[in-house]
Amino acid sequence: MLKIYNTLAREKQIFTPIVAGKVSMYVCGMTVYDYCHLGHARVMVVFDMVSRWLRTSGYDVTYVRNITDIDDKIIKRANENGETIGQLTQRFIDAMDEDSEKLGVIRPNLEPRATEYVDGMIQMIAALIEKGFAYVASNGDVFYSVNNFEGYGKLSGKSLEDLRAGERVEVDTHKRDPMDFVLWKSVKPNEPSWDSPFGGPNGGKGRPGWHIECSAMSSHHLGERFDIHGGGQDLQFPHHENEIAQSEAAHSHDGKPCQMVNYWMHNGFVRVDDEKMSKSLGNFFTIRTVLEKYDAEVVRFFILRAHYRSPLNYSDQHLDDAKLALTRLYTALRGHDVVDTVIDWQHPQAARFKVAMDDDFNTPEAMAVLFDLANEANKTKSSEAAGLLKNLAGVLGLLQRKSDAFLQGEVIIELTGIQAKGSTGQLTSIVENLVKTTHCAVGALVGQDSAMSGMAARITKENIDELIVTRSEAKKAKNFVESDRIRKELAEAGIILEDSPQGTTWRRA
RNA sequence: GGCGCGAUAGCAAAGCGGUUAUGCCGCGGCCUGCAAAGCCGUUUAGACCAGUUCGACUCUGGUUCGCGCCUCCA
Repeated sequence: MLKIYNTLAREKQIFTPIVAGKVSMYVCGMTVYDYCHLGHARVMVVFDMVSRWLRTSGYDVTYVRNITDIDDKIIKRANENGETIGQLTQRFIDAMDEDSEKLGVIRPNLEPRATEYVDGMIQMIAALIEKGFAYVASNGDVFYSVNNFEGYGKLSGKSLEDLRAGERVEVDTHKRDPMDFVLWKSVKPNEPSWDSPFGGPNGGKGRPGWHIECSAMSSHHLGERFDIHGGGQDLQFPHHENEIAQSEAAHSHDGKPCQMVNYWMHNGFVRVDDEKMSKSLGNFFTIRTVLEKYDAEVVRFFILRAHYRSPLNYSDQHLDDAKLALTRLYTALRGHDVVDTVIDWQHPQAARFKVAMDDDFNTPEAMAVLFDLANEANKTKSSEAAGLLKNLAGVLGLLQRKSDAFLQGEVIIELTGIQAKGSTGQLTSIVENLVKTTHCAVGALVGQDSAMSGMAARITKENIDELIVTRSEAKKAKNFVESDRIRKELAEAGIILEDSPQGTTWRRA
């Protein structure tokens, strides 16, 4: 029986869907004006894991993750770049898709873009005005009147009184109450706008506020009421609080609000040096930067190794650690010809895995099961254990590559400490020397001008295989000096050899 | 200032009122020509102070420290 920590109730609750067998889930996605950072990666991976587990549990899941493609920052950035808003947002949507695919994230069923739902937003705002929850200010902005919504603050646990006491922004004089928030922004020069019936000095022309976007898109696709709404912890207030106020008021029937969401889920932050990773602090790492150095599956593993509600500290050391741990799992799979089969949930380890996942998606505990299975597979050479390991890991979107694809990977070694300056000819001789001493085939040069500070060489698998053969012959001849020399050279190039009765295998360090 | 979350071994990270978490690192052993991988064993825990209890890392209260939200933010 699945239990979910519901932010609304501040406790774990048994999950009961509105419609038996079906789950409707909405997650606040990205505002696309820049590359996604690791914080975004966490949202994508966490809710991907949630949707996978719901599906594994037999639910028919409709997963919606929106894209905010109109907002202050987008307009500003497009102007700075001298490109259209459409060009900018498409560019970063493409980048986001690339990143998420690498992280093994299955595309949500629907990825609505805000600009395609403006009509729905206008309708919703109109309904709010009509029902007395919103008003048109003298400047043409439309505001939500928080005083008129009784449950305001129920998600974030804040009272209007406390919020006003902590008010830190200068009060917009057009608002009736400092806590009122904008639903419709009256048009400004050089900004995109849509027609609306709200009137005011600009004849109603304007664009939607951020909060109304999610209310409109979620109800459009999932209805007035749906099962799960997710997002980062920082969206709890004001974004999700405002979504509730908007949706429940707009969908009220006979003056009674209609509960929008049954289960609110919030993932913890990614931190750097124990501080929240964010654009404003400037301490963020983009996904693509991290993927230059680390395998995407290592990043996914790193994210899922922590519980989704806990803070997750990012550092190279932690990524290195995750890489070693994942290497152990893939090593256990090596040599087993594993096929995808239906998981036998009666198996003790599978049952343990299920209990963990059903307990508010306890992926760290589920991972512990994977390591126990790895130990069993190593110990008993049992392909059954290896198969269960691979299939259970597959539920988390892990361990689906051939083990050698992970263990050997793309072999690029970086030769550091080389300060080379000179003509192309001189550089070529340096490279040739490197090839001679390291037995590497040079495939790429970093910094191909005459002043190089570094160089990357690529060892091909054929090179390694040849060296392994040479070494085996040396070993057979008991020439251990030669065989150890070869092994040492490869080790310096980042290739680790492993002898076994079946022969010698290799993997990257 | 208001509201909330957290503090577990060298690092990371879970469960659990009494019985091995797990991974990395360390140490000893097996295996190996030697390694690596693997296997076996093993050292390091529960911020602090009280209370409840036969028994607390686990429950309650307090203290200290850290973090987040209260403004855009995943």
